[in-house]
Amino acid sequence: MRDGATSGALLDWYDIHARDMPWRVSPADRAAGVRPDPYRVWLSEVMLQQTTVAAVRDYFARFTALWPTVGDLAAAEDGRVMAEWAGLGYYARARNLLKCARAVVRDHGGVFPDTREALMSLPGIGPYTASAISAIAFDRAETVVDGNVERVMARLHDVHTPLPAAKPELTALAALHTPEARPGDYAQAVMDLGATICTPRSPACGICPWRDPCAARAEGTAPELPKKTPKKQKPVRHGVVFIGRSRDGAWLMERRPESGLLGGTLGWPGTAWVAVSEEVPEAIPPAEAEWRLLPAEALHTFTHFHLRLSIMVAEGLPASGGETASATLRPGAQGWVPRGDFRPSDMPTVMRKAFDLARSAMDNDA
DNA sequence: CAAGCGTGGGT
DNA sequence: TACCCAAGCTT
Repeated sequence: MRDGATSGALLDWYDIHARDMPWRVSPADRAAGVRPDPYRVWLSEVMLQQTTVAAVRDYFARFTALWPTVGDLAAAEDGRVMAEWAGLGYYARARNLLKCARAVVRDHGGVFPDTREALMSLPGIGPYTASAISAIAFDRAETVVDGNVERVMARLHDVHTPLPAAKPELTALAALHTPEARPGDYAQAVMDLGATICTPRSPACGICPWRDPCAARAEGTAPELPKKTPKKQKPVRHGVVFIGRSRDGAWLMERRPESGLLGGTLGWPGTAWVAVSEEVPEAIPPAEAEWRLLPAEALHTFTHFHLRLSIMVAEGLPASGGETASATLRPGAQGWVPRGDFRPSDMPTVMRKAFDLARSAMDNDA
């Protein structure tokens, strides 16, 4: 069953109000037959997973400049891709991005498959992203369900079941509205609606193209939907990192193991991170030196815990074993990264915070 | 299948 | 300040 009236009203709104994004083909261009590049659609959708449009823009521009095609990306060095992703978060996305690019080259001749099922089998592409690529890049009538769509459907149909339990019901409702005509524009239109009109707080119901059919607006319940099950509070963990510099200005760094928190990213050697109620593990320095403890800690919040990171610094160390380009550092390995190759922006934010504090302390010595 | 997995911006 | 939230996927 399809609902042409509601989708039509939304598409009319989208023709006028579609937001301009670097990876998007405007409704007018799309009507003229222009199709988006599946590579750019895929890259943008992966970057946009749990991430705001504002945060993605610059990363998308850098990635497409460095690697214009999926073949270019597939041929890139792992460490280069991890460095470019640094700061965007959820680093499994970057690891899966490379796996996916290489699978597209190896198994699909460098051409993205155009069905939801085939897309779903690729690393890092789940139900949402498979539908989004299929609809947006290939104009297939797949139903796209992200956080925006869940919120819009919960309000349009006044669903009070809390998420995530309500997800199947909201997905079914979303499918009823998905049109056969212009499914790609429609998918982007619902998400634009959720991002600009049907917002989590203070929805602008007065100017909504769906104000008439919206059940929650009629009931006055829109601002309180969707209901969500309460989340647990975050515990605090504590750890120590060592930031060491050689006589030649090289930095002693490590690449974290492939799996787990910050997997595959560049950072500083240190202890495990444990609950404050536990004993911080013996801080065994990664090199012989006179390490001194900084008076300030790096504070950072991850998805499921707060971190307080103590920082030890030392300078003038001998770079025993020679220097190593950061991008070639293997997961689990440590090495001296030469001064000219070191960029703080290659590290995840928590490690950059620790470095900023260390640099201030070192500069103060000079 | 509940939990693990980042970060920056808004209120 | 301390939440809440964002175009989710994997295990």
